[in-house]
Amino acid sequence: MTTFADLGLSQKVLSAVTDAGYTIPTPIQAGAIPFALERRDICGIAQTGTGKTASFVLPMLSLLEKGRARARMPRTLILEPTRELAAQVAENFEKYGKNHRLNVALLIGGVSFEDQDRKLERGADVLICTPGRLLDHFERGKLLMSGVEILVIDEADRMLDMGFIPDIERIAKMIPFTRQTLFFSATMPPEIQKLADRFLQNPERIEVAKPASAAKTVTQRFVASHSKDYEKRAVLRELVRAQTELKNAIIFCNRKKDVADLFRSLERHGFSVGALHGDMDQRSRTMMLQSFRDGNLQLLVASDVAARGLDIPDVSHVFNFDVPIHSEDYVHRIGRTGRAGRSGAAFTLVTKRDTKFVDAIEKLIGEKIEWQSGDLNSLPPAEESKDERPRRNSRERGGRDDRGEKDRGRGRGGRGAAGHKSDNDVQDNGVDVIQAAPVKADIVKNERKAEQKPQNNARNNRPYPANDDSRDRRRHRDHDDGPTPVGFGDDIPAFMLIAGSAKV
DNA sequence: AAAAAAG
Repeated sequence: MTTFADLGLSQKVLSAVTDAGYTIPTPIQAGAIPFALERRDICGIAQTGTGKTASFVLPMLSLLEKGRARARMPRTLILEPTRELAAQVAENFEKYGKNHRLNVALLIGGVSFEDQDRKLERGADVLICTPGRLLDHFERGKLLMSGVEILVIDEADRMLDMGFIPDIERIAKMIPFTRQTLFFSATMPPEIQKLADRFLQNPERIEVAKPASAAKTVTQRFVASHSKDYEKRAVLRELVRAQTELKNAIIFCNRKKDVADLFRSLERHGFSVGALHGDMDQRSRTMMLQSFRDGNLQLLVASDVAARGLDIPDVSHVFNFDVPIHSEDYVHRIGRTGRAGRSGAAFTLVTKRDTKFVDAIEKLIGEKIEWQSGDLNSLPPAEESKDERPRRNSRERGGRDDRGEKDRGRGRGGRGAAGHKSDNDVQDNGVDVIQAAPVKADIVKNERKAEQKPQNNARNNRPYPANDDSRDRRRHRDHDDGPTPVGFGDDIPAFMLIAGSAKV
């Protein structure tokens, strides 16, 4: 059997790999590393959770042992589609490069330039970047690309799609054509392959699993739901509560606004939940992800910013609140669970509107996905009226209806109140809800920050813009959240929220 | 039809 020692890696790298507890490479690692060490171009395709990152990090470390970086002239460059992924790759360099003295610089947006400038000035052996910030540094003249020997494009299918391709082409043009180029991706559709071939020279193609095949250890189910958001939220809550082995879960939405809405709803229902999407400030993104990794948050509502590559070792469940429009994203999303041979479960809420996306997903993964309890046809008719429960008058609702459109929600999270205090369907769930962590991050959209009135921080720091409390949501509040307790308005003391969610 | 990536 092939071991890491057979692949031609340097002693320093091998000893770090051994210290990390690995002896047997994954197929993508065994396939790619020898060619990478020969300075061949590589097109590596493997499903998520199979060790793609190490298959370029390890050979790069070996190759970098010869030579030294000069100021502002990085020797290698790695491009990543999200900041979190870039940070994760940087951690890999720390881990496997502990016997080296290499300068690794992480160039991502949303954080200050100063540290990054210093590292560039010192001479970076490895530059790990998101495209925008790299170009920003370049335009400021902080960077010379003429010394780059290795270019890695990770999540290549993502990096070569419509939004990213102009940046990638610009960057690739700045780098000498004598470079070595490594492509890694979980999926590689033909039109992307065609683009990729423009960047690669006589690449060695290493494909270790059928592209787009979901990890075998993941149990996949569809769950029929009516289309309205509040109906979907109710279905989701029931689904989450019904899971007996739910350790933690990522819940994907297609839109950032829906991430914010669903987060808010789940939080109000007493779940231990965080949120992650690209309009949150970087500090909050980092904190949310860290809390989820640490187990301080049980649920993470996320956009597709979290769909790819994020390595959270023990995610037990993935829920798709929305069916992903691009079927490849389905594969990426459910790839967050069942990693490294563990078992996992992936549930996808499906409404009538989603049927064609569902078909595309089944076609892509080449199998039929079972319905959890009856398909769309067996769904009971939609609830007729939203007015079965008595509506509260505006004073009980904190007088919100008296506020004009402009005023509404300004500086207010619109979080209503702790609906679960009187809501019988909130905590009778048998789910081991981890206590909501005291994560209070600055999560409001940056551009909205200025217009925030400083209020108490429990409300100011939310993953949604303060003024997105739409009429539509408010209309359905009774369905979603039950009666709002009277008396506090929006000013529920934090300890009460905690007390509410502690009861199981 | 959406997210991500610069500020």
